[in-house]
Amino acid sequence: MMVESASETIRTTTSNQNGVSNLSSQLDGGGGREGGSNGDNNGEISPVDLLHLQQQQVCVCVCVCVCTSCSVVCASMCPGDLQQLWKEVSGVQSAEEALKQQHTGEGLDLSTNSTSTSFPKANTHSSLHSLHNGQDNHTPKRDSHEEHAGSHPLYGHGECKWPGCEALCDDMGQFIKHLNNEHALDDRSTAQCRVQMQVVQQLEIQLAKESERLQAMMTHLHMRPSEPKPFNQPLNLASSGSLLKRESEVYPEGLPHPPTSATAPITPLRQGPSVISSSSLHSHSHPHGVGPIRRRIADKFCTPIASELAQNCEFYKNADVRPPFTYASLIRHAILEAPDRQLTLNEIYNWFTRMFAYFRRNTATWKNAVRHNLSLHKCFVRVENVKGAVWTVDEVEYQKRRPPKMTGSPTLVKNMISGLGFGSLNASYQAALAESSLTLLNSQGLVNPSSAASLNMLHGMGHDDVSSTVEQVNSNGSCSPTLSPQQYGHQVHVKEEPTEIEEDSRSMSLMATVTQNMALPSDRDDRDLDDELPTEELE
DNA sequence: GCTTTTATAAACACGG
DNA sequence: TCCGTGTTTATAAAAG
Repeated sequence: MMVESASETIRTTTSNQNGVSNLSSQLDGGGGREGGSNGDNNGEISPVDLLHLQQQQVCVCVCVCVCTSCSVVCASMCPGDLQQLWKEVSGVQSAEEALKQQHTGEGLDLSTNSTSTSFPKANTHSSLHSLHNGQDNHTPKRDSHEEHAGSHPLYGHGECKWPGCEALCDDMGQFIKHLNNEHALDDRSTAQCRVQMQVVQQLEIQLAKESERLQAMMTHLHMRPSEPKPFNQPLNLASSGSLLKRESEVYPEGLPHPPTSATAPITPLRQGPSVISSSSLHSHSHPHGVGPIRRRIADKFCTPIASELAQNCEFYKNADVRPPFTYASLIRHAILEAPDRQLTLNEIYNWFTRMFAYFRRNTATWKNAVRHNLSLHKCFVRVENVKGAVWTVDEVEYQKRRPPKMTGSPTLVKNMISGLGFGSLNASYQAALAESSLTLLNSQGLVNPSSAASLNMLHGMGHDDVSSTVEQVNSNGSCSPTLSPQQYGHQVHVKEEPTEIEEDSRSMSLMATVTQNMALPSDRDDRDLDDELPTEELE
């Protein structure tokens, strides 16, 4: 077993910090959601995350003006408006930050906004006091149970819940200290708070409008409301369809729900009418409801995990929802999302807990599953590092792992086409859809532009696609992979296996061929790789 | 009914 | 000894 040179691999432990820098430097690229991982972000990316949250949640064209003197709700807000909103918010950054950003040419142009963005502190002092003064004065956002437990609405799972912060705090005392230090009453916090207020306001408005729309639709179609479902029953939104409980009654805004009962994990809505089947409603095998949902639907139906996570990032972060992906898919995504496309086991753990509230419990179970998957699947390659071992993804093996199931199934393809827009709906909207007649609602075409990634599904690809959609995530600033996974092919594979000639001669475009040739030296494996990579990699 | 895939659990080895 | 990491085996379930 050879050990790779340290210079090539000794960079994994700083991946999170890299993410922060990426976020900071890509404000113009639509923001991101991956940077503030482990509390080293000093809150600088919080507004970005807020902005992205808004971008996700107001994509149905609801606009709230957050200028200095008003909060008028308008119609038809586009991402550009949100960018402007962000500019206004960021206009209260310190002069040092502004100078830094201007100097690097990557930040916002504050010169045109700095004079018009001084938020009236007096109007927000009272609310901000409640935010930064700790647990005595905080605004109650959680249930009384947590309140009585001495928790803080901005503190949970050992991390700061300030939008975009996620700083890790061991205990409440440390959190309070962090809160007072990093989120004190200043312009930035004021702006963040104000943005958050707008987010809530927008969502309330959006909910009202969508509820009205739904009511009108159902009235028009003479449909009955969804049948209720016992709340503590394991819920799989992907498959329960009209049998879902109307959770909107419990969480009216469709926002990331507070953690459900440990016995009632839910899986968010997945794409495609064909996915819905009563047979999969009770797919949980574990008596406690946290057992496996066999065949993660996103895998089965080729949903791009990257786009799904990109769109529902906040939802998964906050809701105790089991992600509808296999462990292998999640691990792969975590690794490919890393700047170096390699992660240590612990970093993979961190990614899971950071991205999914669901994985903040039952740690022994899922961590064991992660390790098991890493060892079991040949697509995960352990690479020795001077500091230990990192895990990479052998994309070829991953693609081999599952033959395409889309080809030769015209009905399924047709259904996938008709359901293209589904995956692009934001989490809140998906939740709303799940509670009603999702098929009908989705036919309304309420999709956001990022749903273009879903077009991948049309090309007969048989996998949940990460490598093709990682770039999409990149555009959001959440990660910055620049290497093809195959570029790690030259690294020493601890787990060796016999090379197989892929019988499946899937089509591959010239671009992919070029990419692969660039990534790997020519040998037999390369030819195999060229033959094996499906077209999904090219979209 | 068989095979494959996946999830879960558990045992074990190894090294720090 | 404990813990983290990594491997392996067994079992069950779902789906093709």
